[in-house]
Amino acid sequence: MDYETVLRAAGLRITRQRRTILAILAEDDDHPDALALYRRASRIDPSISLSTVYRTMKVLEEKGAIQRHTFEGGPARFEQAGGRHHDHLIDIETGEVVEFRSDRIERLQEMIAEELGYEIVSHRLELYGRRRKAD
Amino acid sequence: MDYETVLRAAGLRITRQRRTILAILAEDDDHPDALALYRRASRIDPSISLSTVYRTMKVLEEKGAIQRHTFEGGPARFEQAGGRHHDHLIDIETGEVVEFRSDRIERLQEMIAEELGYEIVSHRLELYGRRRKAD
DNA sequence: TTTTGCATTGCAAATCATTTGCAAAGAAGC
DNA sequence: GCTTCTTTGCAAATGATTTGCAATGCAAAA
Ligand SMILES: [Mn+2]
Ligand SMILES: [Mn+2]
Ligand SMILES: [Zn+2]
Ligand SMILES: [Zn+2]
Repeated sequence: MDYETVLRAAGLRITRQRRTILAILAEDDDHPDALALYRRASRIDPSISLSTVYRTMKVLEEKGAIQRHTFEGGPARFEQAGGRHHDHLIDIETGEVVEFRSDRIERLQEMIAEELGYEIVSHRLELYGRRRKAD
Repeated sequence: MDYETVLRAAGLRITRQRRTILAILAEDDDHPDALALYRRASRIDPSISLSTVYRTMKVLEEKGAIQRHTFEGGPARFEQAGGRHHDHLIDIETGEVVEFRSDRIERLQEMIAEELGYEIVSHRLELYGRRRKAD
């Protein structure tokens, strides 16, 4: 876990519950919401609270260690940061999240912002779809 | 207002408050949230309630007459549907929303979904940025 | 190690945007 | 105008997330 380094560097303390949550984020490579994270963490440390999950997500987000996504409808979902940038396709039937990236789209976004006189600080591209029948 | 036709066709009743809200949506061409809409409506009809604004937005959304956007941070914002599809650039300083469209991006999205074995049902592309200094 | 100080936790209560139950008021069709 | 079904305003409920607070626990210092 390199997360601990991030925490220490930020002057944050490494607690049992943070270690637990961070381990889960590092191992599982999906996009769990706070409740899912809480349930997984509870299996390891039954004394952990949902508040702590939320607080940890908030602090990690501020430190840039995780990313928060708010897909349509549902609650916020999280994933560890640090990988290279990507966007998401959400399966509207299952809620599953598929990652993808397109340098061409990224470039086009820049061009558009530029033309409009803006400098992009962040962006969000989400595709919502259903699996194509392959019969 | 062609909204009334939409309402009637859906078997909905045309009330004073709906007429008021619809007129505002038709005239103003920005992306107000429920509270802003409520305030504007109140000026015309002081007896209108925030609940009614929310209920009207919900019903109009279901009928496809308006679109709901949930930009990062803030509450849902609305705009009349019917224009051609476009995406949004949000000025993170002012909250102002600039519309844009890119056929090239739209096409790329389709290709990506196709490659991943998905059929796009909807999508969301939002650029968050700040105005470029032009000095 | 122990001590000490400040951060973090669990819990319950608060918040915020949005929805909903309900009784009263209002459309629409007759 | 009468009847029926819808819509409204209000207050209370919701759901996700945050926060106050007293208790607990890190971690740096002694
Ligand atoms: Mn991801
Ligand atoms: Mn728009
Ligand atoms: Zn991207
Ligand atoms: Zn688009």
